[in-house]
Amino acid sequence: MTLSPNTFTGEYSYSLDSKGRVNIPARYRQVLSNDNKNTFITTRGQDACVWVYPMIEWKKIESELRKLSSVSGTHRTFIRQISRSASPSTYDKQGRIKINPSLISYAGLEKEVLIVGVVKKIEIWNPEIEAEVYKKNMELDPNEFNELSTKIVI
Amino acid sequence: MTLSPNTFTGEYSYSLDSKGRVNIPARYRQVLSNDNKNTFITTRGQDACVWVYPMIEWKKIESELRKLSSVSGTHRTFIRQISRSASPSTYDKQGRIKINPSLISYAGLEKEVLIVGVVKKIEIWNPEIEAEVYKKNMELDPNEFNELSTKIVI
DNA sequence: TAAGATAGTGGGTAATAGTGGGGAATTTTC
DNA sequence: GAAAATTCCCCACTATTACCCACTATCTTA
Repeated sequence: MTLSPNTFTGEYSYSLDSKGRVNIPARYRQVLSNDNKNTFITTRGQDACVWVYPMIEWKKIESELRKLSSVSGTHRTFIRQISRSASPSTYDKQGRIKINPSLISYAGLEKEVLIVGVVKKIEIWNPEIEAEVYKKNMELDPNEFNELSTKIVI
Repeated sequence: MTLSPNTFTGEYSYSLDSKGRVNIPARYRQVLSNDNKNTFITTRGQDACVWVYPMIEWKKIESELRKLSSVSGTHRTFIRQISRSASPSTYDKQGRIKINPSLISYAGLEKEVLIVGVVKKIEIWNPEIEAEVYKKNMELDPNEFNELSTKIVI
C-alpha cells in the first residue's frame, strides 16, 4: 500500500455483469487518492478499449480542453470527440463502476474482461481483441521500440 | 456527483416533444452551479446544431461582446453571430427547456435528438446531421487532430 | 488448518429520471 | 372585449438507475 498514489500497474481478469458494471481491482482503489472522491471517468480509448481515468487526472484534460477556442472548427470537433464519450462514475459499495452501453459496444466487451493498469489510467479490454492488437503491434514496430528505449530506461 | 461545476461531458439520446421541449440530462443539471438560477441560453451553433450555455458561461460571452476592441475581428463576428439569436430558458420541474421554433428549424431537429456535452456548453443535434458532420470533419484534419490528441489527452 | 476478514459477483427494490399530456394563466389577434 | 393561441405549471405513467443485501471465493492470520 506504499505505492505511488493514482498509479496503476498489473493486469486482472474480471467480469462485466448484466447491468454493465465492472469491478475496479481493490489494489487500484487502494492507491486512489481521496481527492478523487471514488470517481473515475470512462472514455473511448485510442485502441478498441475503454480508458478509465481517475477523476483528478481527467480534470487536467478538461482544463486543457477549456483553453481551446470554439472559433476554430478543428478545435470544436476535437473537443466534441473527446468529451462526448467521457462520463463519470463513482464506484459503489462493492467497488464497481458503470460502463455505458456505447462504450461497451465500442470496445466489444463481453462477459470476460481484461483490466490493465497503464500507469496514469486503466484500460478495459475484451481479452481476445487485446491479444490481436498486441500481436499486430509487436510485428509492426520493432524500430519504434528501439527508439523508445533511448528515451526511457527500464 | 462532485465533478467540476458547469462542465458537461457525455452524450445522450433524448426526444424533442410536440411542445418544443427537451430534457436537460440530470447529470448536467447536477453540475450546474446555483448562480445559474436553473437557466440556460440557447443559440445557433457554429455547426448545424443548437448551443446551450449555462447562464454564467453566457455572461462571459456577453462581456466579451462589450469589450469588442480587445478581441480579433474573427472573434467579434463569431460572438455577434451567436449573440443575436440567443434566448434564455429556465428549465421546468421536469428539467426541460424550451427550444424556439427558429432554432429547431436551423438545427433541423426532429423527434429524436442527440445531446452532446462539449465541456463549457451543450450541443443539441439531429443525430443524422451530426453523423454526416462527424464524417466530414474526420476526413478534413487528421494531422492537427493527432497533434492535439498527443498534446492534450495522452 | 481453522476462522475471520476481504474481495468479487449477482440480483431485488426503492428512488430517480424521462416522457406525455391536461388545464390555468397569459398573451395575441380579430 | 371575446376568441384563439400560446405559455407555463402541474400531474401521472414508465423505464432506468442507484443503492442495498446476500452469497461465494480467496486471502490472512493466529
